Amino acid sequence: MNSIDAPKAERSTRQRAAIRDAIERAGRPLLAQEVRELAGLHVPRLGIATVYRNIKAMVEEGAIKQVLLPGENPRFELAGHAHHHHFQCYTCQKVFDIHSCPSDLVNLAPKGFKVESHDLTLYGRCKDC
Amino acid sequence: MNSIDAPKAERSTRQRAAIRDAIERAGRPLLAQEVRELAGLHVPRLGIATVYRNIKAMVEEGAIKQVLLPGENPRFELAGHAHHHHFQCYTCQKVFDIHSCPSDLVNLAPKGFKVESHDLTLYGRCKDC
DNA sequence: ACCGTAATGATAATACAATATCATTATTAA
DNA sequence: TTAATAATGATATTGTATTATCATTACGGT
Repeated sequence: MNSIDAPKAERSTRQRAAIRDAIERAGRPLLAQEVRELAGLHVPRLGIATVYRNIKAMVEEGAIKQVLLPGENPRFELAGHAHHHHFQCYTCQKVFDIHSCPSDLVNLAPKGFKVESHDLTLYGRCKDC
Repeated sequence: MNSIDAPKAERSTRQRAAIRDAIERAGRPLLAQEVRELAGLHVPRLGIATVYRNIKAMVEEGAIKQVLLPGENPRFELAGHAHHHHFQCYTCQKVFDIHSCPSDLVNLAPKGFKVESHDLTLYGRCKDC
């Protein structure tokens, strides 16, 4: 049969690969600006619009997911990680994954409140600071 | 003696009183817009600039403090409350105080990371939703 | 009640992350 | 290799929360 609708393209570019690699290698959630800095090491002249475009596409296709911390711009990390939390360093501002999780949180809310999920952020000094 | 420097003014206005009362009576952290809506019930024509001005002044003088939740604009609540956390309702988006706190958080971080503080947000359905 | 001026209200300006535009580049099917 | 066009890069524009401006209002000491 002939094509019903456009084959949808989806080309692979150096930029997209560099962006994905940067997020993957970092192993921690990155700001859009950090993505540009890291991916830009492999693709000079990488534009911030390209970073946002690819981040958005990768979120929509489920490859990465957004990480929101209080008062911070969105960060992005590979999807597929199990439920976890984050640690932010007071000194370098970097965010790291914490793979453990307190268990008794459902009981913290007053009666009448039904707890369905939670977000936890730890703050302090990271291993390198 | 004559005055060394200006007496610094600091007049009390209906607006400032209404803003403070709104935050106090709400008993939960309010967005600037919520402050305007609630205080505006007692002071028609209350301008948003006045709300921001007073909120800023009250934060600086330590009367209220900022509450930041992930991906949300700042909210404000009376200062002086002990360490606590927050609950946000998925339905009405309102934020409520949670006065208990998990205790073993310091041990969640990997070795080499020094935990100094934390933020916890619970999500779910509030008593009224 | 009057006056000096702090505070307000309406709105313009700012800050800044994120998106849109569009000429140019580069991927991919042929 | 070439042609069609998706993707990029530089930059303009947008969206939105917050702040600045300034004429007007209204506290508060006299």
